[in-house]
Amino acid sequence: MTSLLILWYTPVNDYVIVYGRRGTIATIRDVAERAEVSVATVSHVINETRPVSDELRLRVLAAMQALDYQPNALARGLRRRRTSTLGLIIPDTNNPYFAEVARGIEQAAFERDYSVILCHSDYSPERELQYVDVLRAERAAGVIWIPATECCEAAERLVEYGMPLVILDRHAPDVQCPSVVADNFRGGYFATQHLIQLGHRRIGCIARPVGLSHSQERILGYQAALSDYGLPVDEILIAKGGFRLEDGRRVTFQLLDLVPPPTAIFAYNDIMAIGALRAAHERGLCVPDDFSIVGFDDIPQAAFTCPALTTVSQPKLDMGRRGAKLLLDLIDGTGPPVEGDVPLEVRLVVRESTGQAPQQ
Amino acid sequence: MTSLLILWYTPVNDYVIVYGRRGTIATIRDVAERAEVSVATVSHVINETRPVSDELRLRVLAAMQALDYQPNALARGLRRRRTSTLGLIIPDTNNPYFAEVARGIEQAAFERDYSVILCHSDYSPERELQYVDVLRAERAAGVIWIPATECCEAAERLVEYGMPLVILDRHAPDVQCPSVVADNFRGGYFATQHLIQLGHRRIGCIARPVGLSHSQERILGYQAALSDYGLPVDEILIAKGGFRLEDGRRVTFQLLDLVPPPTAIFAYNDIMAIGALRAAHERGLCVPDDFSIVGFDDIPQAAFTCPALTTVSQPKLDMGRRGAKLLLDLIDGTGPPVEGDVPLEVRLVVRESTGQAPQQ
DNA sequence: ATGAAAGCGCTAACAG
DNA sequence: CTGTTAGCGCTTTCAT
Repeated sequence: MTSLLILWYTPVNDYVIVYGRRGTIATIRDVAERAEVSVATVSHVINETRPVSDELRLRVLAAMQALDYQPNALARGLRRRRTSTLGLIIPDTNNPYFAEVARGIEQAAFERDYSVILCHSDYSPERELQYVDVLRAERAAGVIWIPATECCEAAERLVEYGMPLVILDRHAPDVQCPSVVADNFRGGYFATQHLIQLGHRRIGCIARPVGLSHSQERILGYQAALSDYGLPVDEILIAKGGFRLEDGRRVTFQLLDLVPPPTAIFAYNDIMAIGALRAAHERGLCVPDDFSIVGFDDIPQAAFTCPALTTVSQPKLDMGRRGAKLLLDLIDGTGPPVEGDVPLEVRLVVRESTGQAPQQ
Repeated sequence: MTSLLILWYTPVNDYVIVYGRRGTIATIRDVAERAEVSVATVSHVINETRPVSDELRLRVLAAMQALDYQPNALARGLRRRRTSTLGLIIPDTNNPYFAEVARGIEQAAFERDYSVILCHSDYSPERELQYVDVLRAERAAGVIWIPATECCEAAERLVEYGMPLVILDRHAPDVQCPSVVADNFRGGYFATQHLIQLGHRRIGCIARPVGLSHSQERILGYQAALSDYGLPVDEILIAKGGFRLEDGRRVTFQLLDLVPPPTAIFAYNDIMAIGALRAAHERGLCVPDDFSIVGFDDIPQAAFTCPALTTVSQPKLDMGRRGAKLLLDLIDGTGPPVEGDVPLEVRLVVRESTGQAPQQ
């Protein structure tokens, strides 16, 4: 039952809107005149691009202050033929996973005085292409792309145009550019290893219906762990999940109906894990005592739903930061780090059962 | 227990990075030469700003196509003295509430060919001010600001600079600009009314520790509903919550310890509601049969945690869209709508108990 | 209906 | 150490 209720508010008519009246900012010439120097000097003071005597510098600084001067980034970009703008093409910041990545990107960009243009691809390749044009028009210095589908056309175009590009979160082997991803293979491996070490011998797995590199690698890790510990890799234990909680629940029932049923499940992401959790509860299984579940991604929903749920945590914020830094290095010509690359760690988060979880 | 595990990946050294080599885009002059027309004609074809004969238009269009021409937004902005860029100052897209608002903003902006610069204030007034300067430098056409604290300095500066500004989600009565917010008062009112109609007579309330307008209004709505239905407004039933789940849980215990205890709770947001839910469960209360809880915001965590949790839902996406549209109207001089404003609805979402919730 | 040309505000030679 | 000046790519008068 959903009853429609309430309403809105905008007290806009109470004001005299003065927008645009005063919108003019002092130019470099204004500053130069006030400081009684040439515009070149002002420019060089701002950019520290050639020595300026203390006297003049002080005059310039004072004038800038007095006029509340703010350099015009457009003029600067036009002249310099490069901007301090990054494009971020992301499926949807509404997804908490991407939201955290985006945050990391914006953080790192801000630290290096870059601003980021937010482009929601909305999981649409077409939209991605539209945004490629936008970013080209804005002369973005580089682009960070989080693929939404298997389609890499946007990235290919970017590379074709010679725009610095870094791919995040997923592989796109066909695109000639660096990518930053966590080691999903080992994530899957260690998740499974964890279950094995808990004593489980028959471990089910919820895979993604269509394979994007990162989720497939998780499954490969799962299989590798089984092999390494001498357990059979039984295809029947690998269920094709979906994208919604309900899919996870559904396929978990399928797995539990097997004879013999698995005693544990590794899910390719946390949504599936939560679905599995529900299914297990409905079957009267006590998690994690009777039945163990390990998820992947460590999204807040998982922690909320089951504080004791074990999951593989990706350093999403850090991934974003790394991606942005790598991109900025590429732009600056500092080039990608050839070695000494610090690991992008993936953690297995085994939360203690507090006994306070609502599902107890 | 948390064991550190895995690692990173960047196949960057496999490629010859060609970035920046080819980065040149055709200019309007290139197009003009190829089409054998003047640059003025090209410009007018692009902007449809004066009639151009079909013949020339076709030639221009063909040349643009052939050269893969993309107008330089910087040059255009410089010349036109205005950009198609919006600034979005937001506390943190990592918060699912803000993420959805951001998404709405970006959507509406995209539809009107504006791009948005993402600025995380990180709940810091100082950071907000830094971003004001960035946006001024970028000559953003306007700014949408979601306040992070009670501090309105950033907004005041923006208004002072004459930059079009719209405030979202909260009131800032001192700032002379329009704002778009849901009617939090009535949200609180109807939430409480709902509980009263369920038969509750002693209804507790979890309020925000420091008052931002929106949460305070929710509480006022709660009090008004009690009054209207002839119930006493007892200050002792209003507990000061916090920002974390645990705070909600803690103060719920306080409320439950009252004699007599309330039989229901209205929480100023969903996080507090979830905390209350946990506390209730720990006390052995069956929600919603023994004890009813209504939250506010309708964040995904709430739905995950308790599919049957009742909450007041704000149209976050729509709020973002409205805010962006309002801002764009202001920028275009279309002005704010004087009347006929369509309500920004807030819904009371009463979810059916499915019997499948993990906490059952 | 079309073109020539003057800047927008800034940076970076170049000249002193 | 400082100033003059020629553009960056585009829009927009002002002529034709």
